[in-house]
Amino acid sequence: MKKAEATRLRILDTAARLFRQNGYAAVSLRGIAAAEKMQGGSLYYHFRSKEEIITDVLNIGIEIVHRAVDDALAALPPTASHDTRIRTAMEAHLQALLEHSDYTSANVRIFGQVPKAVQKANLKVRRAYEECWSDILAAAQKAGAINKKTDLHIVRLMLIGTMNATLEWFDPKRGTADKLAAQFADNILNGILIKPENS
Amino acid sequence: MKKAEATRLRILDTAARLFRQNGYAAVSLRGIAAAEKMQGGSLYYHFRSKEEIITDVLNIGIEIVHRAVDDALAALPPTASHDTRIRTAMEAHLQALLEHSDYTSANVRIFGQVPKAVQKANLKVRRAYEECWSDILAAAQKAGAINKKTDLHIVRLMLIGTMNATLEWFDPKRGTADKLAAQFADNILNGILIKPENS
DNA sequence: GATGTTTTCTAACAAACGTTAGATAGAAAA
DNA sequence: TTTTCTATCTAACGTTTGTTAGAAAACATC
Repeated sequence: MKKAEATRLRILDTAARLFRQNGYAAVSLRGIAAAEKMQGGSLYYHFRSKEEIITDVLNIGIEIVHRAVDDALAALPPTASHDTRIRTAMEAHLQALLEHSDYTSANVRIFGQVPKAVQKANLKVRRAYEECWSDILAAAQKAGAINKKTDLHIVRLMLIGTMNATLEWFDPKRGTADKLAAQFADNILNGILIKPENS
Repeated sequence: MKKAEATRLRILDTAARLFRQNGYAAVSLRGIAAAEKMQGGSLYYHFRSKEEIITDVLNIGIEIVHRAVDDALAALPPTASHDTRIRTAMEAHLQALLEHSDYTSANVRIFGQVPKAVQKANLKVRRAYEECWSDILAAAQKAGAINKKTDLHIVRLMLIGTMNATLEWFDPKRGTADKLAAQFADNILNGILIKPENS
């Protein structure tokens, strides 16, 4: 790896972390640079603007989680049940979000607050990831694991939203992301109410 | 209502809306004032600081949703099932969040990004609302509607997190908050998978 | 070591920020 | 109408921001 590439990546790593922690507007270029023992103006050698930095952070954030989910699903046997596939995808998503990626966390936390042009630039990779989930759920519904009348659009938004919301309260001292994923999957897939036996 | 009270409220309404839309740091006092056809310095007659404004917005945000849930539950007959109580509370929460309260939305969106002192000032009312939900769920579990082994702490966080996540994608053109609440309640309470009949 | 290229520093700019104190205008009371 | 009180404007302050262009330093090549 060339020096410039390594430096660029360091800057992005730091930016992702700071954006995730403090939001977009509250993080200055001087702040990012200072965390890397550099001056703010130096960042312009590597990036054209603050917007380019945040655009990259947002895109990488989705790509990381998308790849994690794809890889986890690819590692399953072709005979895996739909229940297992959904659980596996959830676990991969939560792992990326909670334990591996400031980038993904930053995306979740601040997408709604970045300039419109930046949001627009992120939509393509975002839609691809959403499609990945839609495929998972559609296959389950087609196979009969999910009720035919269930609106998968809502389910997908709910699933992803629920997982992303863990960002605001997940505490590594209270368990690991994969344990949380298992609890989540149980709750979401099976529901939290006991089924009445006489209904 | 005195003039000062009315003006103060107008400023808060606008601040809640702008914070909700753009995050904390990106909203300036001059921006809030301009939206009310005033100058930035004028806000200091009514509030001591930007932090006082955001503290008020956050607190009101929780109080609104808490009151909505309390009122909705109080209107139920005492014989209402736990399923109904949970559904009612969810509907009230989503109504407040999605249709009535920029304050609640602002809280959800930016709590994680405000200064630590501001977060700390919001914790009391926040905890009271969380307690409200814990009570709802504990009653359901005690009555046997929720499995005894289910970790209610996680369920509560998941429920509230899921509802709050709707902020990022709810679209009034695709349905009302109460319809969404019904779909949500079905999905969360009953799960999204069809139960295998021979398990 | 000299030269060329890459990378960072630096000073500066215009704009924006939260905040303050006094001036001014508007409203209420006498 | 005059006086008092309330509410907003205004100019200013020190600080911060994203950005630019040229200088300087670091690195690579011959």
